[in-house]
Amino acid sequence: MGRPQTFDTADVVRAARATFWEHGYEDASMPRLEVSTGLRRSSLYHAFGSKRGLFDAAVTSYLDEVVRPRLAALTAPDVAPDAVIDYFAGLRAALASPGTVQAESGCLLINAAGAPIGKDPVVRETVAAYRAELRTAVRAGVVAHFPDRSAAEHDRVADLCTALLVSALLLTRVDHPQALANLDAALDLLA
Amino acid sequence: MGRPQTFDTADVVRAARATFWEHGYEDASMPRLEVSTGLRRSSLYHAFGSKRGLFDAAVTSYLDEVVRPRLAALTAPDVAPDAVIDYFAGLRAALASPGTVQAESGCLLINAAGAPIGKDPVVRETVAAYRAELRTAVRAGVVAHFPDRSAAEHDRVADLCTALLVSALLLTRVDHPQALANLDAALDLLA
DNA sequence: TATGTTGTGGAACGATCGTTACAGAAAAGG
DNA sequence: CCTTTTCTGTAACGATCGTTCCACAACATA
Repeated sequence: MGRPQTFDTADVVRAARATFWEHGYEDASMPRLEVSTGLRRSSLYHAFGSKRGLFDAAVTSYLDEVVRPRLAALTAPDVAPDAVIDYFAGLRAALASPGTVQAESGCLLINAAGAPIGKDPVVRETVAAYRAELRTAVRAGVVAHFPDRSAAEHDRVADLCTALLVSALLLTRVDHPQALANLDAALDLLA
Repeated sequence: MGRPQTFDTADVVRAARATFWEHGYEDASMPRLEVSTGLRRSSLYHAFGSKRGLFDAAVTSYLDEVVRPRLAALTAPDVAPDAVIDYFAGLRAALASPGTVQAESGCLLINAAGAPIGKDPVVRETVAAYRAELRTAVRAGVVAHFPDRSAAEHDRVADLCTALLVSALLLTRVDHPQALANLDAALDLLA
């Protein structure tokens, strides 16, 4: 069997995820990743093949452990009438709490969209699929919240809320109050 | 007086602007900037002090020659009723025309927001001010387009259109059809 | 023409990037 | 025990980054 790993893979990916989240792919240097994960290059390369491999693992971890748990109530078979409200209110609270990665850096994938790494075809597709996943979940919440409205109206509100969401996540870094204002605008749309 | 410059500064800044626009600040290396501008490092450093100085000049050029001319009809003292429509339709046409920098890379400043350079305080403030400028212009257009609506409604529609705009510019790189769809959604709001 | 000043070309700088090579450590199986 | 396999630590790799230095070219002025 050979020598066993001295670290928990999920923990290391989470640590790397935080570093990519905070600094972006380009500025998350290997020395930085060594410090944040507590591993040496040799171990990281042995386990993930490359910096990019580690990033891909971080993205998967981000979707599974950050994005989808928060969307859970909107992607379940039965969606509560106020699940969308809870989603936007919960995200707002997360973005408003100082010191957290979310509040400081917004969204790992939205940030990647405009960065150099966003030119990579795989990353491109990942971000596009991520946005589509957000919009599907939001629409399900909108349907549950406005059951009497038409499908066209559901689409319209879902599109607007998703755009406000994307804008909020992008603006988190550069204009924090405005990011919160965008989430408030989404909550107004749902009132 | 010494030896005169052999190049037109505005032309060089425009060339550098296109490079920063396409590749982002981080991946716009000095060799690349030398090729795109047709100048050697020594001339670039002599004229702009640093890569960052050239970037700042490119940003100023971007605002003055790309952003504000397109916003002109919305920032004038008298705003035509359909000026907002024209703005979003014109931007949609620009993003839809293949081969252009706009269509390939969206917006220089929006892209900078999520990239590592977006952590710089000055860039942060520049992007925030840029978004505010967009929102002010859009609101003026909304007021002219819906003169009978309330101020609160003006704010609401302006906020939504601005978010759709920001989202569209961000998504241009990663999901081009969706970027156009966001601009269409803004046009629907104004119909 | 001689001098002073400014712009350009070319080469090199030190620093840092992501990646790799290799020896030793820690387990399982013979 | 010894061998095999897997993981880790150290050190280095070549490449590229942004920046600087310096000699020379091109102008204005005296």
